[in-house]
Amino acid sequence: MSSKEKILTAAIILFAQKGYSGLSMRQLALAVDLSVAAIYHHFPDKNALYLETVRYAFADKEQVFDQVWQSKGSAEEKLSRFIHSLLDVMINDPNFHRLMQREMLEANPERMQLLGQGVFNTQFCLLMELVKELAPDQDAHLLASSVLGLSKYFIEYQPLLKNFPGWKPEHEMPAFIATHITTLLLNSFKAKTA
Amino acid sequence: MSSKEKILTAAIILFAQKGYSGLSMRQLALAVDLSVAAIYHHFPDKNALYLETVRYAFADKEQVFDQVWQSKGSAEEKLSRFIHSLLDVMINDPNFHRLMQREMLEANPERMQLLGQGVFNTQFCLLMELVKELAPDQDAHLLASSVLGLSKYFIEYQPLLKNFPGWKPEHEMPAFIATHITTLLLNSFKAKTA
DNA sequence: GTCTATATGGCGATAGAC
DNA sequence: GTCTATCGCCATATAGAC
Repeated sequence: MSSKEKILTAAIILFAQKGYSGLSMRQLALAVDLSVAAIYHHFPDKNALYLETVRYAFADKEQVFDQVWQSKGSAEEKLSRFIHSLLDVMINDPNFHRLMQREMLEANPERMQLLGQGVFNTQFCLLMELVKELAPDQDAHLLASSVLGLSKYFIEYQPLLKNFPGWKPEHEMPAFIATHITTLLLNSFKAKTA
Repeated sequence: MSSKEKILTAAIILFAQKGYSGLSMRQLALAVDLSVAAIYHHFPDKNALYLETVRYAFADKEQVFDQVWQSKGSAEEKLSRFIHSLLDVMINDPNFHRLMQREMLEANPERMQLLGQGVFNTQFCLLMELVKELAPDQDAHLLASSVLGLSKYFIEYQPLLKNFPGWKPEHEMPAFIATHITTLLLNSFKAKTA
């Protein structure tokens, strides 16, 4: 692993934890056991380093869901598997998820375009195809967004939801959440087409 | 308006925009036309100022939805009105919304407890009561969370969702989103009880 | 309560040796 | 490609006058 890769790998974690202004070049240098000057050899400035870090973090997420789309089964089963995979990624790669949250907070238009038209485009389209199969007469964009929204929310708001009355331990189990979301959506589709 | 209130009011906006480490005491002082030392007269340190800012921002949100709960109408109508109000608050008070996002990113357990058991408790309970009416045999906590999750996501991810194929201008109209969410949920309830 | 002045240290970034 | 040393600036926070 090259120094540059080592820097980027550490930067994903640290930017995710502390944010752009919360992480200093000195702290990053310490974490990768290099001098600050060495980092500046690989990246022109802090902002360029951040951008490359985000790109690096999002690069390998394209093909995570390939097994879902290639799998055999009904559309209902595929939706269930997609939601499961989505929750899995968010739980098992919290740094990626936090970087994503920070990107949405900043909502820089150029970077949104990069993410929307580049990184996540294929996945969103495949998801739209899937919901079109399940609910042909509804707005696919809205429904695909709803799938993502429900999944993201249950992960992101777990720390808060825990503190509301009615919370149960199973509410933080991915499989349980996935089942709830899938059932909610499939029931909705059923009613609409009936 | 006292100096302290002026500081807190400005701090809500600036912390929401720039985050904790992104806002310096100098910048805040400049914004309220006071010296840095004057701010330190009112708050022991930056962290205490931040905490008080969050509390101040969340203080008056308790009774925003009172008109919804006091209104006459069926449970279906109330759900629709609640979702409308929720979207309205998030769109019309973006600073509050961004502060909330930042709080969820940090997810400090103590502050989550404060928010969950204090500020938002009543609203969440009332929402649970409402969904219990609509779907008595389902998990009210999960359903209430789903209402909040769908609403939050469509606001928060608008900058990204715009860049996916299939997006239409009406997808960022609160009334349109509210209708979609309400229909989705009510359809789901219908299917389940059928 | 607010000011000016200042202490102390961390920040991003660079120079120049190896 | 990495280092040590350093520049100039801005950060949080305080002292003490008014």
